[in-house]
Amino acid sequence: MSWTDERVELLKKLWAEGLSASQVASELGGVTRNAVIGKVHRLGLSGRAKTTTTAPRPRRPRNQQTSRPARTSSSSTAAPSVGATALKVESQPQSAPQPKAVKNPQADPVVVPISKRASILTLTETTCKWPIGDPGDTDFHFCGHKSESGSPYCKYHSEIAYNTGADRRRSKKAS
DNA sequence: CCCTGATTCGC
DNA sequence: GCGAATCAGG
Repeated sequence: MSWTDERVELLKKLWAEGLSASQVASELGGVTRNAVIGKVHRLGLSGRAKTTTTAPRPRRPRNQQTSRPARTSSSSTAAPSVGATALKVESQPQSAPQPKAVKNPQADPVVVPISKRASILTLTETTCKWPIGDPGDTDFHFCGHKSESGSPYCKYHSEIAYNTGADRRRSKKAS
């Protein structure tokens, strides 16, 4: 994926908006956060070098192989169809969990974690894709918290989605 | 452990 | 120019 003019402009825009490198990379697609950072630096819009550059790093005799065998590029799993008519929620599990508890937190004893108000564009493999609000509504968003490994939801929402584990009381016997 | 940006350096 | 590897800080 080359840095086309459009992509660079979007990069600069998002970067100027205060998005983090990983966020920008996610929205751009096809690039890692390192690539974004590298490009940002090359463009000279390093922005504010806040505090992470205080260390006078004595260089690194980096000698490891330049091979990237571990990069299988399996990003298609969470790659949202940006720019397309992909406003529908396709990540609904078979259980089709209704976020009623979210809309009515008073009905649930557990406190819902702070919503990150994740847009569909910011969803990644590790962001909770629990829908909040009605799809189509301007207030619709996703949980956005860190999801469990291999789960589309965060710890809290996984319990609701699958109705198992901690959320399930011993009211019913397990077979 | 998760994240952040910064830097170096092989390509 | 590009970006992975690595680092350093939060």
